[in-house]
Amino acid sequence: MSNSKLYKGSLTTIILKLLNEHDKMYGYEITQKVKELTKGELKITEGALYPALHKLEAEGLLDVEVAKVDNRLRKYYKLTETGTKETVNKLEELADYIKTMQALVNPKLA
Amino acid sequence: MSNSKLYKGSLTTIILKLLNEHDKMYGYEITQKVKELTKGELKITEGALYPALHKLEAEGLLDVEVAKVDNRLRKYYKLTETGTKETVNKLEELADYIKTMQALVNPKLA
DNA sequence: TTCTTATATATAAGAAAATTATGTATATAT
DNA sequence: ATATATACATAATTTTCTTATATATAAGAA
Repeated sequence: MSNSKLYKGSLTTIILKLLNEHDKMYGYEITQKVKELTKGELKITEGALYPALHKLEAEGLLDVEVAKVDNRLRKYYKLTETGTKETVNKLEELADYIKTMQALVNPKLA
Repeated sequence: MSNSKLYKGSLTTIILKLLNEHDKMYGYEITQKVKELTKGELKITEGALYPALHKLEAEGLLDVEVAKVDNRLRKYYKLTETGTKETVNKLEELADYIKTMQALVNPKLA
C-alpha cells in the first residue's frame, strides 16, 4: 500500500468512496484509479484489496456482478443501500480523524 | 483507542510528536495528554501504549529514565537524536497521508 | 474503615488488517 | 518468444491493536 503505516485501516474508506463516485467498479480498476488519483503515491495491493472486497460483500455493503470482457473475468462491485449509508459514516470518521490528529500535531492552532 | 479504525498505525506518530513538544513524559502522562488535547475523542489504552513505548525504546528512538514519585514508579521517556529525526519523518508522512486521502475523497479539489 | 477511583506499569491471548509470496489465466506489446 | 498488463484469488506471516488480567500505591467518598 505505502511505506507509511498510517494507511492501515483506510482501505475500506477508499473503496467505499470510489464506489460512491463511480457507481460500479471492478477490483483491478480500483487499483488503477487509486494510483491515478494519488499520482502513484498509493498502490493498493491485491492481497489487501480482494479480501477487503469480499468482506464488504459479506457484510452486505457491496453487491457483485460478474462479467466477461475480452474473454477475461471481471467482478463489478457496487454499493448497496447499506453501503451508501456506511460511506457517509466512513467519510465523517475520516474528517474526524484528520481533525483529531491535527489537534495533536498542531496544538497551537487548536 | 477509538471506534474508528483509521487510528491504526498512528500511535507511534502521536507518541513521537508529544515527546518532541514536551521533552520528557511518562506513559500515564501521555494517555492523559492525548485525552486532554483531543477533548476525550481519543483514548490511548495501556495495552497499546506500553508495548509501543518498549518497541520505540528497543529501536533506539527513545531513552528511558526511571523515577520514584510519591512512592510510585514512573518511567520517563525522551527522544534520542535518532528519535528526533524520525519524528520529522513521521510528521511528513502524516501530512502526506492527509493530502493523499483528500485527493481520493475530494478529487474535485485536486 | 472500607470501597472506589485515580495513578502507574506490564503482559498475554486474540482479532483485524495488512504484507509478502504464490498461483492461475488471458491479452498485448516488444 | 518473452515480458508486461490485465484480472482474480488465497495462504502464511507480520504488525498493530483490543480486551483481559495482574500488581501496587494514593486519595477521596461513604
